[in-house]
Amino acid sequence: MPKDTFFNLSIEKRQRIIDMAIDEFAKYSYDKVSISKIVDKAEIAKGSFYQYFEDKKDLYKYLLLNVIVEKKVNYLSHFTLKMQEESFFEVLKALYIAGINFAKDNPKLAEISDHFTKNTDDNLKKEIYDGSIPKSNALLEGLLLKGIAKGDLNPDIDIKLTAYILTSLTISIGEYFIKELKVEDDMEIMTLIDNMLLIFEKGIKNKG
Amino acid sequence: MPKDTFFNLSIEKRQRIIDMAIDEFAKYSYDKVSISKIVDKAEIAKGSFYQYFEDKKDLYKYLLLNVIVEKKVNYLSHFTLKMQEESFFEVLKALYIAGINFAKDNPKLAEISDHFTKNTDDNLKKEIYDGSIPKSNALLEGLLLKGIAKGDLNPDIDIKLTAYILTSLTISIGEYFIKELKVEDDMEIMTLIDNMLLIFEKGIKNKG
Amino acid sequence: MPKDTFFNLSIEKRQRIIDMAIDEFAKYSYDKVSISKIVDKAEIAKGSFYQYFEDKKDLYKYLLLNVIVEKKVNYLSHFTLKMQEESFFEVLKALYIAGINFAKDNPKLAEISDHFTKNTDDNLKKEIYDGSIPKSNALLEGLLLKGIAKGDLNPDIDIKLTAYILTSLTISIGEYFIKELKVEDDMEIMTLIDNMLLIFEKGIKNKG
Amino acid sequence: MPKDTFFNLSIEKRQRIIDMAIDEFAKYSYDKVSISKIVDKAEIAKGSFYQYFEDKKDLYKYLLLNVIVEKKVNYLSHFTLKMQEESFFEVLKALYIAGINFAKDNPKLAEISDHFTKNTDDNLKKEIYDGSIPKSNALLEGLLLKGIAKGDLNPDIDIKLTAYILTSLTISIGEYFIKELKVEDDMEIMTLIDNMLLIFEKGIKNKG
DNA sequence: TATGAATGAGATTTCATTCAT
DNA sequence: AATGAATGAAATCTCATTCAT
Repeated sequence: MPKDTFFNLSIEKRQRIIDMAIDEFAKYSYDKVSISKIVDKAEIAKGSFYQYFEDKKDLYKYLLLNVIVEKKVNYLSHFTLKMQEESFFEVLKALYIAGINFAKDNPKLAEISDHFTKNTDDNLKKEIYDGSIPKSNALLEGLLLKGIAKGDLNPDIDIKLTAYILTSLTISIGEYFIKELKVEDDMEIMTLIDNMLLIFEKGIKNKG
Repeated sequence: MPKDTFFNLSIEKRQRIIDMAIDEFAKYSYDKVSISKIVDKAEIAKGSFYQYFEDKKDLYKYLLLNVIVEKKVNYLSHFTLKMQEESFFEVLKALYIAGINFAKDNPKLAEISDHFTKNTDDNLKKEIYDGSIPKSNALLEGLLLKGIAKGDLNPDIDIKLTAYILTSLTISIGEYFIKELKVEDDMEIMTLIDNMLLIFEKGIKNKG
Repeated sequence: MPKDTFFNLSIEKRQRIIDMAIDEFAKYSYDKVSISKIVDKAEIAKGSFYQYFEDKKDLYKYLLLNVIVEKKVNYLSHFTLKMQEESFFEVLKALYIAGINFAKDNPKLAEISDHFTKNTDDNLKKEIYDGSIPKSNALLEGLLLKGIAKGDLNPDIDIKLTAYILTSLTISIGEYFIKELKVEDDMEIMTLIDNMLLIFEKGIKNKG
Repeated sequence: MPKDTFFNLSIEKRQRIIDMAIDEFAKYSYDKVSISKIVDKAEIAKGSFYQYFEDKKDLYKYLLLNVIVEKKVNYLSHFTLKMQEESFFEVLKALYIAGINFAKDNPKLAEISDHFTKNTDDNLKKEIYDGSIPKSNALLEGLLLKGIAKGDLNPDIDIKLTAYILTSLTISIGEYFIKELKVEDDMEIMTLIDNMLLIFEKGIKNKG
């Protein structure tokens, strides 16, 4: 967590620092991000940075666990709404839509998340997430179980594996979206997600 | 490509260098791999390294595009055999089996591939692969087209997206294999792949 | 010397600052003492510190030359009393007892003195004491001269050297006391001092 | 220990580096010594330093435990010779003479030793000496025991305390020598030591 | 008088690459 | 062809002190 000094700064300055940090962490992976570059671009003294943040990791954690999460919350409102009532595939769709809309509106933040997911330093990962990745699979496993209970899904599927596949698709669908399509049109996103989910739907839904 | 000097070395020395490089690139991501460590472990002078290779990238490229690819070829023989005659799903299965067997028999090389796939420096990626990832998708897109032509697949599927999904699954299935299962038994691997493909099969095969 | 602003503070605040400063200077040597830590622990603003003291050195000087000296005065009352009448060795003994009792009752202050004595930055030393160490020797040289005059001491001894030795012993006896003995019992301290002085007594007293 | 690369350097270069390091460590305490300054004065690249030494501590250890010790050995030859046969006071005298002559001929090295002895960071001290300071007292305690056995010394003296005193005097006599006398004349040194030892001799020798 | 954000020089350390021998 | 010493830019981080409010 940033120090109090950081939160006592003017909003403009705080935002400038965060923005420049986002710029760099979106462009480079953790190791390659340079604090010197960030302070240069944010036009603050190097010493000031260390008055605001414990160290590089502190800033990184803050971006990942606060700035990004905060932004993401809005996008997940539909998902959480649907979560209660709808069929498994509707909920899953809401989840993907949330993810993609977030990436569309906040490409840099999505890029940072992407860098983090792909980061290979497991120690750093563990220290920052401390179990949140398994949690992400737990979320999907829970959804799958509910889906089976509701009768939406074929009870014979391998839950763990299916969850793994769905998680991995979150990433690939995001990449596909970023690299192949540069869609402005929301309809296309919907179509994309529909197509992807259709494949699964047939594969894992209950025939009954 | 390594310089001629490298290929003029005795096989033993060449192998020693390659082995130590594989060790390091399997352990660390590109940035964190230390040339100093490699030359130490291979017991060659640092200057010599730069007489064999242009630079760090040169070695990395060589490992990825030559050493690894060369090893992989054997594993793909079944796949290429089946490619001619069998149904789409048989071919796909052969492709996955090849990939998993390769990872099982050459864990370090698989690790290097993994590191590369997850590497976040797009410039490096582009410079090394320079279109090979699209090519990898092109392979799958080709398979899909053939599958449609043969009547195996539903002609309405989004080919590009489906190819993307299948590629992404290569990665996730590999990870799942490495982290969740520590299978000695080939049967389990087969079951794993069967389960995964079943989901797709239902999703994309031709109902007719 | 601290600025007037410091002395205008409430006694409580002043004491809090001094106490925290003592804590830090007892724990660390001059260079390693952190003003930031002191102001944090004393709960004053960093800017305030520089309105009370010129700089770090100013605080340090104040502790050494005022706070500590002030405390020491009581302990030297016996010494000064005896100074008039008693034999050289009685006076010397009183001096050592004063020193050790001071260290026993004010371990942090003693630690600060210790750090200072051992500090290696001669410039700082000179600037702070500015002749006080020679003065400390002058005290002993005076005692020795008096002792000779009284007939207590052998007039042939090298006064300067003997004074130097006695000064150095103040330090070593203090360390020995702190590190080897953890005496609660005053008797043991007396015995320790007696033993040490006995060695000298035989060495420098007048045989006549 | 310095790395091999250091010992492979030309004698001139090696000496230049050592000399500049000695200069700095004689002037400043460990913490204040700047590697940057040393490399500047030795006219080597900063990176080179780290090819020769692990880090700052490595260089410091090398100076203390190798460079200085090596130089000191010669000075102790008389001492070790006398150690076998002579009376306690002769041996002690030889020890002091060795110490003082060393300091006279190698004032900077003596200064470094002095800085180290007075250094307050016990962790560093422990790491470097790892028990050598108690050993120094053990040496004197051994001498004292031998002296008692031979009948040179009063068996009633407190051995530990006496050893402590003698150790402390090694330091103070060195300082006295450096600061008060700037003797060229060896005779004066002898007189100085004789005077000091006389005091002790009377104090602790066997009356019988 | 009180505050605490701002400063910036300077510290140690790393490492791919070059180059003289 | 082989060697390994030399390089130096760039990295993170520290901290006493200043200064605007």
